[in-house]
Amino acid sequence: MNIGDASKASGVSAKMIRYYEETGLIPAAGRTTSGYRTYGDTDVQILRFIRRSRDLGFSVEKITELLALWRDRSRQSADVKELAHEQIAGLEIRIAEMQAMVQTLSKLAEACCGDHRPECPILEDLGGASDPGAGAPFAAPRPRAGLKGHLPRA
Amino acid sequence: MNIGDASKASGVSAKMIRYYEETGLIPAAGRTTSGYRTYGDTDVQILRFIRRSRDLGFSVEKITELLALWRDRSRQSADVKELAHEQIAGLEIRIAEMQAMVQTLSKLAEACCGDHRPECPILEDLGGASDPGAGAPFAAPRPRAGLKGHLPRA
DNA sequence: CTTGACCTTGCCATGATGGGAAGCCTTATC
DNA sequence: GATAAGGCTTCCCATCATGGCAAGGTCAAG
Repeated sequence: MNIGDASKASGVSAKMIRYYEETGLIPAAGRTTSGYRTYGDTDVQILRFIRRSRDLGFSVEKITELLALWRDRSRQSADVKELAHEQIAGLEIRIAEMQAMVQTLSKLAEACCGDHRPECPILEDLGGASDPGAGAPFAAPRPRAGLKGHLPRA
Repeated sequence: MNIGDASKASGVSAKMIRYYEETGLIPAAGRTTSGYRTYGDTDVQILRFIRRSRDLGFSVEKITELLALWRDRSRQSADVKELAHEQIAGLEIRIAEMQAMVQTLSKLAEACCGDHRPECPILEDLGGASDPGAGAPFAAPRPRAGLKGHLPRA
């Protein structure tokens, strides 16, 4: 099976299959004499494992761990479960952060009459209304939230 | 005021201030004879606007629009409100996607006894349990979800 | 044998951010 | 005035996972 078929069978783009190989997530595929990568059913299964893990938001780095556990017949399911719980925790943090944004935005949007007039509480808030004194343009900066994690594309 | 002070006053790192200038989000700052960038209260106010917008998850591109509206005294508040609603909608989509991941992961984790034994429904699912027939390793790939948006770091 | 579909590698881009190096400037201290 | 410390400048690189494009080799069907 060539890379295109492995891609179709696994749902992982050919580009990403090569990337996973390059970064060591998957072992280097076999090659034909002309240099084409070849894949078997096992390879496709691994790719589907990766694909499904990405769909659940796992980073490639975490998938390395998941794959290692998958291959390890003497694994302890507790270790897998822990990875899952970590993943859930990370997702929930980001969900909470985004929900906070939604709430703030909703309140602001609610306060904005949204007509042809220029008055807008949204812009007023962004412009520093949270510092209404306005006499002190050098107020201390607000502390930054975290939320820098890159969520896998799906 | 030098860039370091503007950074402290706005909560935007010096690095990002230069980046925003380079990409045209903010106008080029004035310079001293020796080449140092100089900032005034207005500049800090703009930076704080940006900072707060980022905190609400707006992309730099969207902030360009927000800033334009902010500067435009003949704006219509409806336009601002629409941007806010778009932002809310985008956030809610990603929240829903992540919640779906959490739910799937929770169910799997719940089914995993999490002890010293290797049996693990989580790995079984990732390994393709969703395709139980297993006789057809070349099943059609699942459709991909979207969720590629990069959420600003906060 | 041609054509079209597929494969290869390599480079570039994304988005927002941090890190670091090399070198100049400013300020404070002695 | 000299020196040290710290701030500023630019430039390049890395992240993370992904897509795009281009130039060229390969394969299979007609």
